Amino acid sequence: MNRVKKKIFHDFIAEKGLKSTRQRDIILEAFLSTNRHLSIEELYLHLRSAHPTIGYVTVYRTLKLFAESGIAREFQFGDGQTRYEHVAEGEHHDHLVCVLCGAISEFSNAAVEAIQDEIAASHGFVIRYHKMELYGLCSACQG
Amino acid sequence: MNRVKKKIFHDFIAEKGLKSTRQRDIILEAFLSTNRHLSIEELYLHLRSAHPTIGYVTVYRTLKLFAESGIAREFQFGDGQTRYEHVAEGEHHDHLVCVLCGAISEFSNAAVEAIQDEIAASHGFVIRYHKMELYGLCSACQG
DNA sequence: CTCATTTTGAAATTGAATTTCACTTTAACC
DNA sequence: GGTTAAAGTGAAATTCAATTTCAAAATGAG
Repeated sequence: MNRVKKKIFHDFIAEKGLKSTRQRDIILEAFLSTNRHLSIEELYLHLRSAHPTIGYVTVYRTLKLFAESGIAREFQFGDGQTRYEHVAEGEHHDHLVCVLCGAISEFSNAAVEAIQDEIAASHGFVIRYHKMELYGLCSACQG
Repeated sequence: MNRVKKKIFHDFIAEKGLKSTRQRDIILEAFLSTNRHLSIEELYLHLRSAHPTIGYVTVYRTLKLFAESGIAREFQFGDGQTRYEHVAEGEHHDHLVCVLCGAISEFSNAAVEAIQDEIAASHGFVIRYHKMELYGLCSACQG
């Protein structure tokens, strides 16, 4: 699926008349092969050891491009940093966030999807998307 | 219920050895009688006409106190500002957010509450609280 | 290879939240 | 009612992440 995302991004770049650069390829590779839910800062620091010439701003702009191209999604959990996660075509999931260690895991649940439509209908809303986040203690942080 | 919240806040103030001030009373009154989901900035601007001497910082600090006392809750929708909403004892609700006009309305749904426990259990999480947000077009913004 | 266009990275700017600090107010005590 | 220690206030300064600016560098179409 990483191959698919790379293709999607390269097609996006081409279609927009943008240029393919060394930095973008490096950042894309790192983004796809690392932990999901990274902040700009985290990805920047992660890259820095192997690629000290890549600047924070380039990481920032490239992540924005990933989001625009559809292979990534911006996310805010309450910690003040914007995080980016991989997006697979047509797939939706929600999040469990540990309030102690900050670990983020994912789940998807058909009932949640069904309920959102019901609720939306009863309020006259047309839903575009939803977020559901469960905050609590992950198994490692209990005790 | 506003009477109840005022009492809760005054008890909180007393218990903490804090002082009751004119500004806090004004801000509390305004907070409880205005629209829910206000940002610091919005409440500050709202107050300014009638009370030009109350500063932004005091509104900021007082809202924090409201949250600490349990009568308000901090919230982030994706617009970059922290918002505060009234909290009623033991009550939980979730949000519908219009992506066009920014209107925020509330709903509560028993099935959502039930599902969260199920999901948490299957992931070994102990849930503290959850957020569910439905983003879309409110009835006024459709068409 | 040339050249217009895009990209890059450092530095500057923005915008909101938060802290600092000198001055003012509150309330407990006499 | 006056005194005084503690808390509160507001303007200004600071922080912190996100975003913009700009001059220099890289890309790729012809």
